[in-house]
Amino acid sequence: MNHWLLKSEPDSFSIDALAKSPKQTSAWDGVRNFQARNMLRDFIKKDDLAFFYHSSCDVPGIAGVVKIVKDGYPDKTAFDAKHHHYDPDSKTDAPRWYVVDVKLVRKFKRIITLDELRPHAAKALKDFVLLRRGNRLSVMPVTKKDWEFVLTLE
DNA sequence: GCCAACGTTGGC
DNA sequence: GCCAACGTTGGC
Repeated sequence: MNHWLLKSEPDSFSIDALAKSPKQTSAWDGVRNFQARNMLRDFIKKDDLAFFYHSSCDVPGIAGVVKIVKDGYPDKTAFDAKHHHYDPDSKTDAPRWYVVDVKLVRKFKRIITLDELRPHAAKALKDFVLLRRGNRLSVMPVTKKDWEFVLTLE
């Protein structure tokens, strides 16, 4: 069982939006970066856990925990010419983009903010990809050690 | 296969 | 709205 961090802009999809989704479950769609795609397609597996991270917003930070409930499968939004995430290079017989399904496990009582995480970048969280300079990955692995440390901050 | 130009991300 | 960082594209 592995751990991950999934970024989302709360204006487009927040942890509250997930909480209101049917069965509190949703496809994690719209990822359009190959490195992140590879993780969705090949490495993230059912029953893995992930942090739900809010980016590009007033208070960037980790909002809660989700569980992967379905392995990677093709991102349908890439096939829809009217969709914001349409990609003509992704074909139904050769999909370019993938999603996993996630289910809400719990929303933290408060956001564990980026500001709170940063001071630990030198030591406790030195392997945390999120805190690496210039990091832009929207899907990233989290070590068990880092996962457990972050949970102590809540 | 190199690399400049361009677009996007994401914190501030 | 700015801009650093970095991924992708496309000409060569």
